[in-house]
Amino acid sequence: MHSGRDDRVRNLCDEIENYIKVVLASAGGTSVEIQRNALADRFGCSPSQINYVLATRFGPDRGYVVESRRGGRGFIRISVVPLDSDGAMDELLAAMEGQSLSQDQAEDIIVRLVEAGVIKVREAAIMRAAIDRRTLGVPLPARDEIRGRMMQAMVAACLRHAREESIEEG
Amino acid sequence: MHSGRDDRVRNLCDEIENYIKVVLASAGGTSVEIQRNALADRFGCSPSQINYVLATRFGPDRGYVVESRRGGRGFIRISVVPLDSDGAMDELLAAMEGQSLSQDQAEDIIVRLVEAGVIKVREAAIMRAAIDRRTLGVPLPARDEIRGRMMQAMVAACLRHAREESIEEG
DNA sequence: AGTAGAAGGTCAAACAAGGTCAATAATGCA
DNA sequence: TGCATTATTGACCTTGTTTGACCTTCTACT
Repeated sequence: MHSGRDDRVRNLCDEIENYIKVVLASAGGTSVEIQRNALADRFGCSPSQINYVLATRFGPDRGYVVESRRGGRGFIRISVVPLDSDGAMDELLAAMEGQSLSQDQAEDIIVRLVEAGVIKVREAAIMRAAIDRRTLGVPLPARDEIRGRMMQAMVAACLRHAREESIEEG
Repeated sequence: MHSGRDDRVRNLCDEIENYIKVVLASAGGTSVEIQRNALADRFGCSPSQINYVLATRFGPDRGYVVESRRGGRGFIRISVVPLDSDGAMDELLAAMEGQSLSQDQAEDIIVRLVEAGVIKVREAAIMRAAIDRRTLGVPLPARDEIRGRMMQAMVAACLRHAREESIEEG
């Protein structure tokens, strides 16, 4: 359910998200600064709409960090956090520790893992199949708890396996 | 005003199913997006009727994937997936249908899949992590039931994906 | 230093979808 | 005809989006 490369924009939210990502990409890909009011103006919406987009599309779970400064010459800086170092993965694992996960949250993680090249598309498909609510078929909140443990276990297995492979190769 | 045609439909359900398939076909055949309320409106039925049609006529078993998004400008996307027809695997899938699986039984299946070259070692590791009794953390017999559905879903995902890859490569 | 104005932040309400479930109706079949 | 399956509906639920009123923090200027 994540934005495929669909050039047709569905709503304001997506439009703004898209715009920010384009700006981000054309600015070298690691970080941009925007003005909240200017952006709101450009899209003819209320400024708080920008906050909504940032909160729902550029959260840490999606691999972004958002910083800001108020007052004159204020700004909002959006940076991308690469997930390719071992450190970041360990962090992710630690963050998942004991956490319940909704299907959407798990999907976010899977997408990030694929984008970071940590897992392959087919592996992602396996994970998705495994954590799907219909597959689990257990009522909430137990379902999200199980899913949390599954994601943790599967990602850990991936890491272990990646390391074993590199040892074998090394 | 009644169509003198042969393709007279029995009921609403079939009518809607038909309509969606026509739209699908005229949209290039792989994917369409509909609005639940708009469709319900067009057929003068309750919105949940649309869900019923989707559930009974456009399930994965019939080769469709249905995704959706709520909220403003929400939508329902219906996509066609080419269904694979690999004899042995289909047999395995059919055999797993609705079956509870102990961890040992699942392990046997995973080993066979690796030996048969259907899945890679790393993929096997992911599956093992997912279906481990400690990961699931649910008492029997629910645990084995969940595991059964997981194996079924994961293997099916593998098959679907194998097929997609070969199309891309071909 | 004090302060005005320029940012950005928060939150809850209104609104806009789609989802679920169980009761009921209709249909098909032995 | 009576039972089992399949359709249909409506009441209620969950999720996602958009806006506006009000709050906080910062810079620049006097």
